[in-house]
Amino acid sequence: MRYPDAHKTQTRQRIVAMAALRFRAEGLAGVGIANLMADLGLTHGGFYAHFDSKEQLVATACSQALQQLNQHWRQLLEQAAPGECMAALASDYLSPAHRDLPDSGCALAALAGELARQGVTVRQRVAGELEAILATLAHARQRDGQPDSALADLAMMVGSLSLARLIDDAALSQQLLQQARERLVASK
Amino acid sequence: MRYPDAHKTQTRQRIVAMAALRFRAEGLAGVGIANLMADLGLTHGGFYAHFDSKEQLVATACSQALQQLNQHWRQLLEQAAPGECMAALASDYLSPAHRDLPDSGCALAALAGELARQGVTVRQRVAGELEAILATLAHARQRDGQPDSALADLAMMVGSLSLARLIDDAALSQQLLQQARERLVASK
DNA sequence: TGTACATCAGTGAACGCGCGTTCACTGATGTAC
DNA sequence: TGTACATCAGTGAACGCGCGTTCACTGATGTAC
Repeated sequence: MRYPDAHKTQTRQRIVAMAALRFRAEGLAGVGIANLMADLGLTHGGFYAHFDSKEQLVATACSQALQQLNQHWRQLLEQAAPGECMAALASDYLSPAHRDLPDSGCALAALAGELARQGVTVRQRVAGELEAILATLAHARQRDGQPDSALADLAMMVGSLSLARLIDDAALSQQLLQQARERLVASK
Repeated sequence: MRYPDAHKTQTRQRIVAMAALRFRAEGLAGVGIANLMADLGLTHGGFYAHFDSKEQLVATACSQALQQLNQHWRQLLEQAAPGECMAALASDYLSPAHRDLPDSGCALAALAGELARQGVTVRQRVAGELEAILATLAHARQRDGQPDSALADLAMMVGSLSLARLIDDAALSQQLLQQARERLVASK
């Protein structure tokens, strides 16, 4: 069955979007190609018309997820008053909603450990998006009139969200998010 | 072949120790039972005389790794001068050596994402050790004459080490570790 | 306009492989007599 | 002291299953004549 011209591009994008969701929710090893394609109403054989390997999909899906995080942050910063940029990012990122919905959230918080164990292909694609994200954090501090501390800011955000997801105790998890927000705003 | 009385306990401990190393280096999904037992010169069938399931091993190995981290921190604190406790923990934890040797390092930095996706059995065992670790961090701040900020301190440490391992650029990774150490010592 | 053909996204059987788990068995040693 | 037996940590074949990947094939549509 032949399809309209845009069809293949569309299917590829559907694969990437579904993979980006499921990788974050279930881990890179937790999502199989056949199972993923079945989610889209397709069969596994067709996957290799879109990607050379699962590794290529991991690279594409993760970098797209990180790119979307960056775009989301840029939008938040446009609406935030100077002096309150980091506070705006922190309260969005370190929210219970973000903690409870890993599949649409930050890929670093969900996958940092696994990504560090991936091959160069994946790590290089991630590194590119990481750079952009760090630039956005630097921009936020700048608009707040504070010195650049993008690396430490990102580490604080990612570490807090990861641990908040690991901690079952609701009160303790909540306390962690709040402490982390306060420290991010206090640090400069 | 019958073995001396202490033999089984010893073998069990060898399994746990090897698992703790390899889980941190390769991820929970990256280590198979047969492969793990072969590393110890044993065959896979014998595993189930020691553990009911892989999940039980994950719980035991991860909680032991975290317990050892806590003990290591307690020792560091005994030798650290009051006022320099957090600095001592930070410069040990956020060192290039710790970054480059995940298998003997902090299980949270290596596995937080995967652990958050485990069943209750694993998460409860981890939670117990987490509590002890947080108490140690609180103790450190107390000895430094500063308010308790264990949750944010741990999040900063774990997030920084995870990202430092993900970042290939040696200079940037180094810079992250340094920024994080500074922020940990500056925050109170 | 009508017909023959080329295209190619998607199909589904098949590949070898490693996974977690089970279980009947082995055989060196400790113990009972 | 010597012999018969019980113990049980570890063995290795077997189970069903899902993995990533390959490939000959299908068949609806676009294109050429």
